[in-house]
Amino acid sequence: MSRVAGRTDWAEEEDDNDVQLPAQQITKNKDGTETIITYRIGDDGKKYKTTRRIKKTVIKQVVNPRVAERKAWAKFGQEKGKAAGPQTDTVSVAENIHFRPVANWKASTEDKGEDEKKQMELKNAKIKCRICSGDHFTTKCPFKDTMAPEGDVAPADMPDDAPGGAQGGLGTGAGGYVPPHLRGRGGAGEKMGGKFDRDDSATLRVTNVSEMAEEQDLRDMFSRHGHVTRVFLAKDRETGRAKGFAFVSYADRDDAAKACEKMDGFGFGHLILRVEFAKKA
DNA sequence: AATGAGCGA
Repeated sequence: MSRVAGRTDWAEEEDDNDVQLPAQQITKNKDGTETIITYRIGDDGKKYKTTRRIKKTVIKQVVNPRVAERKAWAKFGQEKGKAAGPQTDTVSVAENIHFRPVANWKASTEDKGEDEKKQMELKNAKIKCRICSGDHFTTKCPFKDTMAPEGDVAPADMPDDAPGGAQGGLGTGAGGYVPPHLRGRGGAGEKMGGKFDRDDSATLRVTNVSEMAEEQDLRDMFSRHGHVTRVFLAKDRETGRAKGFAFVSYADRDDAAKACEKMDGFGFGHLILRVEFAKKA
């Protein structure tokens, strides 16, 4: 009794009763895996040795490039002139929250950026303006209002007695211009009220999409619930910056309904997706 | 908060 009374370290006493166990051993294997050997005493009082072989996955922390860029800014406003980093008197730093990052989240954007650039260059190399020979479409030419395509004579300037089709000008080609009302399926009258006649009955509108997400990311996520026929990620035409919403179409409306239920509230990147059926069928 | 294109070469 008195022997115990003076003691404060009860945990140590507990240890004294235990059989001494060998320390955990970790061995690194050539193939990148690790073997971990641990020892424990089971409920039955027997000594157990556990051998586990694990593969470590490196999770690269993803920082939004725009956020990273802001971090390099010089301080301004009331914090102007202060040293870099958070000031403890004005800023409290929250713990780093890892928010359910998805498996296929793009860890690096650099390499794919170059890929895309090359694709664009290839595409652009093929097009040649018929007016100024620039690398844009004729309709995009800055001179399209003031100049006619090379080798053509503007109709207004064409004399009435000009030989028809001699220069292969506008309106003389067999497969030339097709008026809007004759385009598309058979050219019947406008039945659909909307501008676009796509079928949106199995289309979901996805909002609160991280601006770092790409169409392929969405396709990957939504494909597990059915056959995705189309993914449209809204972007600004000039800047290419994602607008934060997208449309995902399924071949089957039932799949769309299931996906809608499953994916609404799904954590993607650092945001929670909102998914509902698209309006304007 | 937010409902999408470009047609060609």
